Amino acid sequence: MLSLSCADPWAEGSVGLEEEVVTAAAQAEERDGVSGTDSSSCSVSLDDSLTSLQWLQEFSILGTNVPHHTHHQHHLFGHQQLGSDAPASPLAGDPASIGMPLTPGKPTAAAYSRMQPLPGIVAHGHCPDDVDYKTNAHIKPPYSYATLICMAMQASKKSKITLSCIYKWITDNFCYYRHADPTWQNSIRHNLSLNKCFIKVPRQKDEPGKGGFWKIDPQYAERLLSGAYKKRRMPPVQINPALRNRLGVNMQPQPRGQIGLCVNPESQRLLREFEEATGADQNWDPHLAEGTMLGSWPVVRGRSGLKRKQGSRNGAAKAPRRSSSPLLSMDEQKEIGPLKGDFDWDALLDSALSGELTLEGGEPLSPIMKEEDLTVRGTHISPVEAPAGSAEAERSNNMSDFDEETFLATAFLENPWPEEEADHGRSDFLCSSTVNLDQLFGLEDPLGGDPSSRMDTLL
DNA sequence: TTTTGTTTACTTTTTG
DNA sequence: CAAAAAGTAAACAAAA
Repeated sequence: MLSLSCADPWAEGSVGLEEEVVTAAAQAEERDGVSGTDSSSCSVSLDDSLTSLQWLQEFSILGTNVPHHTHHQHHLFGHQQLGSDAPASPLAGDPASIGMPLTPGKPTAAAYSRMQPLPGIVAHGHCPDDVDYKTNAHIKPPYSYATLICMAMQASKKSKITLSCIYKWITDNFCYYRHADPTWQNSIRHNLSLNKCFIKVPRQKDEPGKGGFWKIDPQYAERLLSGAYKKRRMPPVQINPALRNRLGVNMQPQPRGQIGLCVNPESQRLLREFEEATGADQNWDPHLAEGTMLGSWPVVRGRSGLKRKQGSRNGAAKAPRRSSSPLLSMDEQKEIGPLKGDFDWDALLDSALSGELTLEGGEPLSPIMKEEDLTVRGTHISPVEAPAGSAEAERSNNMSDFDEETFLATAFLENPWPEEEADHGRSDFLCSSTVNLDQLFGLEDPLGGDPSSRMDTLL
């Protein structure tokens, strides 16, 4: 488990929230025009299913049972480098684009450590926890759709966000979804509609564009703050089925349990270990791999007769759908414009750990560390950094459950889509709400209390 | 036609 | 084990 001894990332996040206005993703935003204010604060019942904000609380609470990828969060974070003008192509460094080997099955947190060395599985081969979801197209981010939506909303720093912006944010920040079957978008829409935490803000009549805006229902924000919601599970780690397929360039259909990976012996050994540890092969359907070859995305989704009902848990059950073509073409990506910068997450983490993280006023988060530092950092960020008995140590304790979502949440508050700031007004995300996201995520202590105590409250 | 939004039904996974 | 939460699939409609 990785203990963060950072000096309250939450506080940092709150800063600059108002600084910039992040305009929404180019594409959508443009037509949205961000009309101002909306605020149809409709009220909704607080306890229907799908209304739980536990997912939201995941932002502030770290699931201990989740693969410790705190580290990778930093990468995600870095995605939006402050003050960087150089757009980092989301596809740049996209392993999927260059046919990185994949490992079938569902890696578990426990298995991460072993599979880590497998290229493409764990980004940059740092530590097991070191999964850079921004560039790792193979592993499904452990965030629920609701969480993703919320992240996008937060990142936008606006009170409302369009569906297309949500899509864009997700694809920009999670490589997995760039290559995944687009049906995840359906799930996003479904979530927006069904989850009462999200409120639809109709577009004004004179406002051009398609669709409306979405925002978080302040009621839930409040509830979240009050600690009414408990931490929710994290979804299991999933490997991008589409990318996984690429692994088997020469893959022949093989008996179950045998994976025709074209990887070096060492990797194969690790894979075996992984499988042993996870039973991943049970989920590996060689046939699904056939449709995807390196460099070509399967267009067929095997709908017709092939459509499998989810279910049959045995054997091939839950074989992930193969993905279709990439969500966005290169051109589209370019057009939309990725979140900028190649922010150094590791550096950020380091800074956080050393308590020097400063996000205020768009100031550089922290000194950028050199690449060579990353490896070491990726491997372990030990609690050692937090002196026992010290305030730091205590905070560290509180953060022991701090998961990536938490980090992400805070991260977004700081570096949201900088490229769009110029175009739009100031951030007004949730401004109309009774509780803003700062509060929502404990970035701003409503009670003026100490950040760590805040954490306690949430936890 | 495409995108967006709603709804229903069902499966999967976690929690109590 | 049952309930709840989350994910998946799909039908359908409305708007751009």
